[in-house]
Amino acid sequence: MTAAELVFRQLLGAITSGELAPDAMETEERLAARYKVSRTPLRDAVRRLEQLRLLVREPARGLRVPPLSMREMHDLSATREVLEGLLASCAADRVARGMARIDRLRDIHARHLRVLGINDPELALSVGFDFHEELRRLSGNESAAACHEQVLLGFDRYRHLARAVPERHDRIAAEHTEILAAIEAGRAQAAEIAMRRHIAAGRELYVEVLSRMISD
Amino acid sequence: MTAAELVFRQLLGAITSGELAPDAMETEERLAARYKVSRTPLRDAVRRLEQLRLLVREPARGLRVPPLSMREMHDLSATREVLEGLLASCAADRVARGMARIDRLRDIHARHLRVLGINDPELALSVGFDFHEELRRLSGNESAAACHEQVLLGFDRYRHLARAVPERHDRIAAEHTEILAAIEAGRAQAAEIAMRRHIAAGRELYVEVLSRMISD
DNA sequence: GGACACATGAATGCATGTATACACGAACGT
DNA sequence: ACGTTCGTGTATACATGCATTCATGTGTCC
Repeated sequence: MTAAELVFRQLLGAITSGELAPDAMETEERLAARYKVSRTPLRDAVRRLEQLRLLVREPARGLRVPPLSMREMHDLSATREVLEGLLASCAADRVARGMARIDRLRDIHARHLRVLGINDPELALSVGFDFHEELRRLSGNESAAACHEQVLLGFDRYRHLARAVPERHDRIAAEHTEILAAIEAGRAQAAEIAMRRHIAAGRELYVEVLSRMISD
Repeated sequence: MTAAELVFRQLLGAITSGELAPDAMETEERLAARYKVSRTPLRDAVRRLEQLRLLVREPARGLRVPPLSMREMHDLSATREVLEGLLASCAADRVARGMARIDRLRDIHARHLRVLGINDPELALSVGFDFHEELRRLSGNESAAACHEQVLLGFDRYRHLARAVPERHDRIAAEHTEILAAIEAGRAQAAEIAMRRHIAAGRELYVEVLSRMISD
């Protein structure tokens, strides 16, 4: 692990968790000192975070984390919706052609269903996320996968909103079941539609929770 | 313009044009010498190109441009299709709500139609591209726009294929007319569908031309 | 009193020396 | 002769000093 990669992940965590507060002004130098690396690897990490718009630069002022916004969440979710629809469609195609094995996706989903029984919302959310990440690999579409990864990194800042609606866990799993079935059957279009519905349904909840938290 | 940004664009051009040949091995140091910058800004540019998968690194060996492939072109085009569908849909929405002005898109398209008359294929392609870039701005969806920009940068390597089918220019413009009309009317779904058809139709041609050029 | 120009300090872009890590080949041992 | 290990060279990750750029505040001129 390089120092640049390490500090990237640390910063990502700090931003996602809110530990690095929105609108607090930082400089590369202070961040380098805080994370005990020189400015070179830190700059590298900051550049990547700027690409993801998790940090924005005010020329000659410094860096800041932009505040959460309904608008950004909506845009990220809409982008995620079309990209994951494509991932699901590609995955169904590849499975149908015998170009990819679906075992891991099945395993993850089975674990998801088991976890529902033990009432551990945090774990359920985490396994639910694994489902989407495995689907990204399964799609075999590197271009879509790269975009999807970036969008999800941005979306992570809003993920904690899901904790506000624990009663949704059963529905999430049910929607995953439907997506998995379509992929197993090689029905690309059905998989795409089911996935888009799934993401859109999640967005509705997020909008509701978020609207109670911010003005925007 | 920073040195890093400048060398990024130069490298991008060299890769896109084929001047930097696929599979030729380079090192950061040689590239820095060639472009007359120090290793620091060059590294910065190389990092960005790696993110775009326009350069791949062989550990401790160097950097190389991956060869064109049917698979990559297909993946890029499929990703482009869903993203631009979303951009068109967002743009139609924003125009309908009076949140964005469509004038520039109209102007670009009018110029496109005029250019068809003077038989300059290169210029027609270029103005056709402007249409897609203006649409990106018009969408107001920063997340989708960022993904789209990345995908198009990757797709640039395949763009010269369009020169092989000059007779398509009229059809491109006709499809743009349809997309523009849907956006002007605020019909988001119609705009999305028209755009997806447009991208998919282009892909068919690219597949045909490319299949005659590479084994893959 | 307002606007513009310049001085100043901070932030970061850039250059370069050094440390580290890895591939490859050679040489030795089995 | 083949496999393993160690030497060597190369590629790049990192640290740090210097150059450049820009925001801000002050003073002067109109």
